[in-house]
Amino acid sequence: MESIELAKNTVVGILKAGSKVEEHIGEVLKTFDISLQQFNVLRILRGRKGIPANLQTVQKRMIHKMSNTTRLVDKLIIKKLVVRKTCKLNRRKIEITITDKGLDVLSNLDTKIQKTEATILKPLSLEEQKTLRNLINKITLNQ
Amino acid sequence: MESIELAKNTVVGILKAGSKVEEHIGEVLKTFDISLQQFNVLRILRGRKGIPANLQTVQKRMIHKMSNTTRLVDKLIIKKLVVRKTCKLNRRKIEITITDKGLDVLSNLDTKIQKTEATILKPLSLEEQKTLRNLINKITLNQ
DNA sequence: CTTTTACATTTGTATGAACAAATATTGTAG
DNA sequence: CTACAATATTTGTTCATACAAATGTAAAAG
Repeated sequence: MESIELAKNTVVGILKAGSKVEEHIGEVLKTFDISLQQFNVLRILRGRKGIPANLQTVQKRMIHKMSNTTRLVDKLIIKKLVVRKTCKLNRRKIEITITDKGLDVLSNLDTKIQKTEATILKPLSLEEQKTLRNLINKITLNQ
Repeated sequence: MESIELAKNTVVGILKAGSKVEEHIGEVLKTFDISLQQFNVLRILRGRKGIPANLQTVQKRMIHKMSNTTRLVDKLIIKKLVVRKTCKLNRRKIEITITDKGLDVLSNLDTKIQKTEATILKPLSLEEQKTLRNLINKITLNQ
């Protein structure tokens, strides 16, 4: 009986926390005119250190598994933050790479995002942050 | 240096967890043709035990602070899950109340949502759930 | 070598969200 | 009592998201 309430509160808490994080980070990104999802794609591409990624790869690693990675990438292309080429070996696939301009935008954002993250987590000690990260990983990483 | 990585991982973890919860619960709600936000409004209204709520009240308590509570409520009215009246004392305000049909839908959903919540939190012991809830509350409740 | 199946991405369409401006009502100052 | 500001909700518009179907390409079966 108690545990049902606990589960409910925990799950609602997760939703609220996610929403709060989206708000705070979104606010920073808005000044650069990119959305949270676009930001994530850019970070995924930067993580590949020059190796192009195809759409599937990006889609799998995205936080929000949404269907229209095509149109999301379209927006980034318009802003010249990424480039898209069709793969020579398999013309079904496309290869997406972050541009120098994209890397610039990310490095400009880095410290700002770090500050935002610090603000969000300010109420927690480092030990508590570790605990929180570990518990969250338990519920997200499996399956 | 380490702590920056920790903060980043924690914040990304929160986003992923939120996204996972939305997916799982959304899947259940889809069979009843209501969205997560609509579900939340219904639960807020049920919590008021018959006392009507005006739009502002609902908006403040919503998880995702989005601007169009009007149109969200419109959808619920079409489905006959809530009713809307203008407040007699202050005709700027409107009074929203959950209907019997709305309460029915919620009670049908209750056990299903509980199961989903249990599934999401299965990797955690009760103690861990309490810890998680407390840590999350620390970062959401303040400010 | 043609047909079928699987794969990777794109497009169409309907719905939802975000933001600003508009409407309607109430309260307040002179 | 009239003008102006404050409050509460609604509407318009633009953009983003979700889902399904369509397109284009490659691999496998016969």
